[in-house]
Amino acid sequence: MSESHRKEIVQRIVKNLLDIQLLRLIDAQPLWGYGIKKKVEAEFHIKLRHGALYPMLNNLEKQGFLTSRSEQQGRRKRKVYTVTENGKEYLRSYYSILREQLK
Amino acid sequence: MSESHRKEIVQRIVKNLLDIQLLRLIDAQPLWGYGIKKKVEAEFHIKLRHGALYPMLNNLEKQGFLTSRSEQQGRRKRKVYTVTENGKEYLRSYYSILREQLK
DNA sequence: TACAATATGTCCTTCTCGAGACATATCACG
DNA sequence: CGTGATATGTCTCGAGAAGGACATATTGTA
Repeated sequence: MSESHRKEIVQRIVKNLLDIQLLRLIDAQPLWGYGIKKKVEAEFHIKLRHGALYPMLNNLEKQGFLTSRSEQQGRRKRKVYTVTENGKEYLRSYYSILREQLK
Repeated sequence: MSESHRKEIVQRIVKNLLDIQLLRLIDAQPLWGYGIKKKVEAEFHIKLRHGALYPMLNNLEKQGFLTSRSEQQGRRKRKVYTVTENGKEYLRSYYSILREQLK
């Protein structure tokens, strides 16, 4: 019962605050789009459409929260993202709000 | 700069997790619709449409997260809401997820 | 050699949700 | 007596989002 609540709330948070969850994941470890997709699906048990993910990553870069570098693996290329100082500040704001919610 | 981040994130959380914020407020102190509206607008500095609030309160009652009693003040009546045990469990799930996000 | 997985991107159509309007009643105050 | 605040509800229309398709290329495997 309370477990179904958990799943529902997690899904709502990931859906509505997806950009923040992406920042959190990339902050823990630089990642590329496809890797993020697999990680989110495994950790949160939700389907993440790549048609939603890639535009969002590009957008986070445009906003200055992420930077990317192209990583070559043979002929295949990955766009590996890292969180910028600006993105880290955004995350700090998020965490500070969560702490307030817990008071 | 980080302050504008704060406001933006708070607004997103209140908008997308409004039902949970309502439960939090009512859990702290039984309240009626109009009182909630005023409180949310004062605390979060956002406009809360009553056209969105009242259906959501009725819905939370249908879901079993709130109960209401009619309070008479002269001829004027207030529908005062209280959080049920089920609603408190929902809140506990929410807080537990927040704690995990902070790890 | 064909299929599934890796990898990244855009685009269109449907459909849901929200903003604002419509509705009604009491009360306080100038 | 009229206006603004208190108080609670419904409903409709349009914008923006979501889902899925379209697009392309490499790599591993059965």
